Amino acid sequence: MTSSADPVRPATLHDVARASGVSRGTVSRHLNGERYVSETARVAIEQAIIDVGYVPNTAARNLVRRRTQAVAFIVHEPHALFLEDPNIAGILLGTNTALSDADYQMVCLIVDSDRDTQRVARYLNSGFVDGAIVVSARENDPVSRIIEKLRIPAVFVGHPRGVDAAWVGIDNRAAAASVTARLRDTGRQRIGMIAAALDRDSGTDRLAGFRDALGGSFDERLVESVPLYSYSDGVAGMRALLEREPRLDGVFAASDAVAAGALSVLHAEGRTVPGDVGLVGFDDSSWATRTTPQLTTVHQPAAQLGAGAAAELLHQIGGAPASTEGVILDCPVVLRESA
Amino acid sequence: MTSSADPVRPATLHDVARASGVSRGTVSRHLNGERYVSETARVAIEQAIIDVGYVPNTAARNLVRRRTQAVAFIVHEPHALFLEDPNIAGILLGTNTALSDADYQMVCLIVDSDRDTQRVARYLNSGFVDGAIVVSARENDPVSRIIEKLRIPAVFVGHPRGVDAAWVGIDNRAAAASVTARLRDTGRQRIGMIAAALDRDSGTDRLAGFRDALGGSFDERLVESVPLYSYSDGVAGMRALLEREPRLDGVFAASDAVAAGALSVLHAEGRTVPGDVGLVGFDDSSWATRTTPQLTTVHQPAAQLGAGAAAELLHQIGGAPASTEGVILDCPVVLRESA
DNA sequence: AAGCGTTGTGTGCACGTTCACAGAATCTGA
DNA sequence: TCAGATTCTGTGAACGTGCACACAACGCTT
Repeated sequence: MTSSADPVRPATLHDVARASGVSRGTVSRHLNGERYVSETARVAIEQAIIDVGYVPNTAARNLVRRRTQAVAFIVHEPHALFLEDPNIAGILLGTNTALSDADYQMVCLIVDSDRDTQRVARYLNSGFVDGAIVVSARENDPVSRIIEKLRIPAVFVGHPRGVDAAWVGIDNRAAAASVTARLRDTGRQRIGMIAAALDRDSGTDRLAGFRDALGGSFDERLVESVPLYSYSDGVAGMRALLEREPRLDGVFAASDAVAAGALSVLHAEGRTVPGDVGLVGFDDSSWATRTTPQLTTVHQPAAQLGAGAAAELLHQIGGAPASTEGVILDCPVVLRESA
Repeated sequence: MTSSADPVRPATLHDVARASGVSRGTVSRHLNGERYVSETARVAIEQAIIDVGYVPNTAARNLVRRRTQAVAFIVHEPHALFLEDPNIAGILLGTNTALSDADYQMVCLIVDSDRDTQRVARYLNSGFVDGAIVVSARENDPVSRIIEKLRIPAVFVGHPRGVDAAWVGIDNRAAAASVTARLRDTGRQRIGMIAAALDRDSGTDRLAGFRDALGGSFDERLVESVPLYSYSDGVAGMRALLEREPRLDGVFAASDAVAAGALSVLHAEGRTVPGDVGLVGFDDSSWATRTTPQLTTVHQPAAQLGAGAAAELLHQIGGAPASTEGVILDCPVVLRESA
């Protein structure tokens, strides 16, 4: 029963006050859940709000509160990879859920060019958001530097070296070592790796873990590096690796997508998995259960990473100091068929 | 060279005016690119902006302008599917790119429960956004009704029946008929369909197109309906279909993910594709080129859908009336190996 | 009956911007 | 030299909310 109020001008606090016979201040107190509002006033206000169809004006509230209840979700990733990487979607989802529960909005910013970087910088200190969650930053990332300079509340997913900020991540190095150990422990002799994304901490850490696990028997020739965590780069990497060392009997792919690409090459070359070659991946994304055989991999808790980052960010926004120690989540090895 | 201004209070228009020796109004005019600002004033202002480190306050601007330069991107989808559906990611990306170019922000709202619906309703008329893009609405969707009631600028991706609003989509029916025709034209005799998402216009339209293509030889028994456009539903659907009609020699899967699931069942049952069974999908997502054999499918221009919706929405925000005719984009059949 | 705490209420100001308006300065043509 | 157009500038009002403050009403103790 929306009343016949002026349809062009939305109802304000004033209108509610008039309709309920109390003052602006009292209505405002009621809305913000403060004490000191009488029972009679309360019911009158609630009815008036319905009658005039009142909705608080976010801009006005933001202006006086210096808070927007919104958070930027910044993805620094080529557009194409954003589509392919199930981790990012999982992180986004976890963040969104956690923010929704706290009644916060999420503003998505995808950064893929210098122009985008400028935009991000502008929006970060225009007061449009209270803080930022940054996914897949690189070392020496311009976005990271902007955030450091602005001293805006921020949490990184992953731990870019040289950035002094709060972060939530996994121990890529230890996990990579664990999953590589699976290959070694099942008797593989010539174990190679398709490393990817070495411009990111996750990429270099996974390579380091691989090296850790093999120790003395590590052979640099058996590492092939590709740019992205993608299926097609997995294909290319596997081809290069096989050419260099045909007697390969174990492969650690830096991601499940890479592993899936590698698997298709192995099959095409007539090698059986896990018979001739043991193959392990990383992420435990939907790739892992779609391949035949299914992939032994590292489970990465994408949604929890997103949720954890959101929680930490809300702490910071609430006034807590940014703890630069970082939160590390578990990522156990999942044994399936491929190794 | 950020000056030693009070670090706790951001610089305002006032500070710029003082530093440059002109008035607020002149600075404001300069910022908004209006005429009537002298050259001397211009350079003084520009220098002052740098000196005091001025950034416009979005909330204050929004308040007086009654515009936020932000748009809601509403996805009505279970969280799990958001992860799996590459179309949504593509649409999101297209929208984001188009909005960025127009200097608009994108606020993501994922709707998965009644509570979420409430939130969406609140944010849509709190003035937090100037308009909305709605993806994958159902018939009789509460979100759709909210938007209709609020009369906020909005564009739907896809064309939910009974919703009278602007939309951008594809002709699911015609495309489904085309791709089904491929099965028929290559000599398949017993063609079944794994239909999915019949609570959505895209789902029912694809089924209708399938029926169109088969005409008199359409057999209701050969249609198996599953809830989601997902891999696992494809598995279930294919199993059911094979049980009911083992002599099947052609299958139209309502999406590539469904087709991939179906393919795995066919392989497990010892059927060759396209030898024993012809298989076609829908979407031309990354699934289509990851399977062996690669899928013959319908190319769906996800990014263009998102970009088109954004463009139409910006028109509406600019004052143009919402054209309820709808924009239909091309989606050609892509021939690969599976049929 | 006076003093005091608690609860409830109204008012004015501030937040930082845009916009309308009035007025100053400059330029044009007779 | 004066009228009128043109360019430029400053000022005061909004926009709709939260918050600090003053103050009214009431119960309780002394």
